[in-house]
Amino acid sequence: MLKFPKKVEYAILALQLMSDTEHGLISTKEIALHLKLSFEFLSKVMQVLNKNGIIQSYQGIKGGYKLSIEPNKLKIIDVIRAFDETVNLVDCLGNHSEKCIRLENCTLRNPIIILQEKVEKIFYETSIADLSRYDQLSKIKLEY
Amino acid sequence: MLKFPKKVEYAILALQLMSDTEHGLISTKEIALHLKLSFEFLSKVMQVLNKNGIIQSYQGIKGGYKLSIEPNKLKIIDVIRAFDETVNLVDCLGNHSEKCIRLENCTLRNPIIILQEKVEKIFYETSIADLSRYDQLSKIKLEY
DNA sequence: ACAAATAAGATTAAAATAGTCCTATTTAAT
DNA sequence: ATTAAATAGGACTATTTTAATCTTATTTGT
Repeated sequence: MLKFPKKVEYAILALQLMSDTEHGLISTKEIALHLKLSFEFLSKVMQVLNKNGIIQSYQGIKGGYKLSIEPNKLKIIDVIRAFDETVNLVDCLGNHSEKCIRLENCTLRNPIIILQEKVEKIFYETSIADLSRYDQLSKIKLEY
Repeated sequence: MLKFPKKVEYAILALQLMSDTEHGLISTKEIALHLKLSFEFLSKVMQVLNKNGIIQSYQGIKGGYKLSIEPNKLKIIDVIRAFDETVNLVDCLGNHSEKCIRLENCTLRNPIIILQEKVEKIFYETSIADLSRYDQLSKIKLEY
């Protein structure tokens, strides 16, 4: 339940990798190979990230992508929004939702808005760099 | 994105209604009618809630359901768990998930666990009674 | 016996998600 | 100029998940 779409998951994985690759460009092929992801699907993901200013593309034979935002400044919520996704615990709060049949005397809508905002806050406060930090922390712990 | 399954949404709605109906039993039909939900589908939902000790069923012609937990003590996370659902932002953390191909050197898994726990905390801290309180608050605001 | 309720298995329908295929365009190197 | 390797993007297909329905059985107060 409450699963990220794969496109968001792949995007985060790719961005993590790119944030480690400081020097120069990295191609979709390289990323797909390294992360064992479908090249085709990842291509689409990269295009969306590019269109939304999260990464920058360079075409042609020596082309590839690089981050256009510092990993510390790049928040999970930005990635989510790049895909036009939003946290919508219930339908009536969705992006293109038609009117709910019990809208007028709905006891759920307003409370859910409050919950949603709390969830969004988590994604607003967490950056790609934070994720890598969390990862390193958990791995240090395992060594002891 | 991150939508509650309908069964969880319907469950919360029904539980809110039941928490207002202090006196005695309420039947699935009554709830479905009042909330404009499919009777069939809601029936299933009620059965699950009953099986998991959240409501208590009384069979027979004067039968129905009543809450078996005080609305203040009944948390959103309990409802979620009644349906065997869990917050799983990515597949590899799912209930019955097979092993991920990049498990060993995955940079995402551990960080996501931390995020998930933060999300779960919200559902752990919010009760059915809280929801009604949020609702009333938002409606008072509108009047001014 | 009857009516109105819950219980539950099986099936179907619909929607969302994930993945693939194909073609076009760009650009560095030769 | 040609080629090779990269991104760009439209169209389509497959898969999975979610939602809903259908059917039958059981319970119980009148």
